[in-house]
Amino acid sequence: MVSLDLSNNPSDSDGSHETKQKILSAAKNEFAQYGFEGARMQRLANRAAIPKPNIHYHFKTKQQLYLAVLEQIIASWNQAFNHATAESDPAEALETFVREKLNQARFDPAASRLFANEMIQGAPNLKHYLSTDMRPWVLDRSHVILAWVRAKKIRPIDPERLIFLVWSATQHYADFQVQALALLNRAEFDDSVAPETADFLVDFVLRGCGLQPKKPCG
Amino acid sequence: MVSLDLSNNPSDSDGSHETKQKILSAAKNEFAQYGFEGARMQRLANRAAIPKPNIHYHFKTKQQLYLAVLEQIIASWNQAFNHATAESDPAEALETFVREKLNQARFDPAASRLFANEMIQGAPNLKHYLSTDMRPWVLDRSHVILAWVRAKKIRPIDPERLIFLVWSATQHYADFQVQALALLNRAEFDDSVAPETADFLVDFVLRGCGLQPKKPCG
DNA sequence: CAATATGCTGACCATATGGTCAAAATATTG
DNA sequence: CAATATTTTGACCATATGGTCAGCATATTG
Repeated sequence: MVSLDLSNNPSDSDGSHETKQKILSAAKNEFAQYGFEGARMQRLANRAAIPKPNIHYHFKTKQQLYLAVLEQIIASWNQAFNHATAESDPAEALETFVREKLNQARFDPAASRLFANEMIQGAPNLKHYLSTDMRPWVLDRSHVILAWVRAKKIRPIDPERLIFLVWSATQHYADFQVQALALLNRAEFDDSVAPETADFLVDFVLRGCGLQPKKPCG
Repeated sequence: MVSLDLSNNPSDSDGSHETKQKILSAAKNEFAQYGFEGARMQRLANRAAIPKPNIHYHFKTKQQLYLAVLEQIIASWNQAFNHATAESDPAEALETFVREKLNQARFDPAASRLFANEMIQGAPNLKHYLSTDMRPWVLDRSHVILAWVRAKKIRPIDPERLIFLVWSATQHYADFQVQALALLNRAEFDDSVAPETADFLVDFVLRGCGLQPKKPCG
């Protein structure tokens, strides 16, 4: 559920904004499942339960709509792991990071899949974003991790690859949900699977960083 | 490079088989980049540098060609990690597994991406394969890992999730190559990036399994 | 309530799409 | 080499596609 009820907002009291959100939501799902080229405007209209021309009233072209969806997704990210500082407790911060990322994958898998599609295609629309926004973010977060390393709070580790590993492991549960569920022999990524996954990943990541050896060595 | 030179094979001495392989190779790339619905037969023909109707001579429909590509990919997998047994050394076996998977992602990223696309779409053509082939394989491999756990060769760990983590982490380097390279600030997934990635992942996975504590505790 | 602006839609268009087919080119065989 | 089978291809087709537009419906405003 992404659409926010802004009907109380005086500058948006009409129903137009509501329609726009319906379109964006349907578009996210359509693009997520089929990619930009595979997405069909008619199918998208059906998802939104509106006539096709109505889409073109709000968004001039397929491409423009796609960009609008991407923008909305990007805006909703960039939050997890942002609060960690050099002074934070690594175990705690990493655990939060993993759990938040996993929640994103769980509660908005379409966003995750859309992003995956864009990456698989070679990021034709997000190359700029990768270097302008995402890389600086990664660098900034890397500095925090490096600070932990220097302070001997965690073992020496490549911070970028650590971030990347968490990213891949969590995002995978959204992108490959069918596979994950088939292989785990579950029907849904529900309230029982998710926490188990989170616990497993948190544990694994902390161990990978040389943390939380609950049992003594040897 | 997937096409094998079978020109010496007496049962396939004509050029037809060669054409078929050209088509399959082009199709793999086209489907990998755009997904089934986004793939275009004309663009695919251009990739293969042959006229479009020639494709339809060898493969009746787009769907049939897609399935043929999937089949070829599936057949080429299912090899890594197959040799490990309960008696194997876990560290060695896991290392081999990680490195082989990463090599697959590196040397045939298109196969990995095509598979990713299929999964993102909900595995419309591979649901059967997931439960018939892949899940038994996972179960079998899980038994090996469980044997290691029982023998106290590795710490207690959910074997299926372990397999899944390696899978996601390695496959990610193929599917999100642009992102990975942009974030690692590299131009190519070349001979220097790959080994570093492999070393990192091997180290991380072994630690996650409670192995290879090269430094003593505390 | 008239006048105007905004939002919506059925009918339509140019083009692109997957796919066909008859004929041509090329191998294969007796 | 003639005859046959296989492979290739230019021209073509029915349909689906993204997108347009004139007109209709529904607010909003003076």
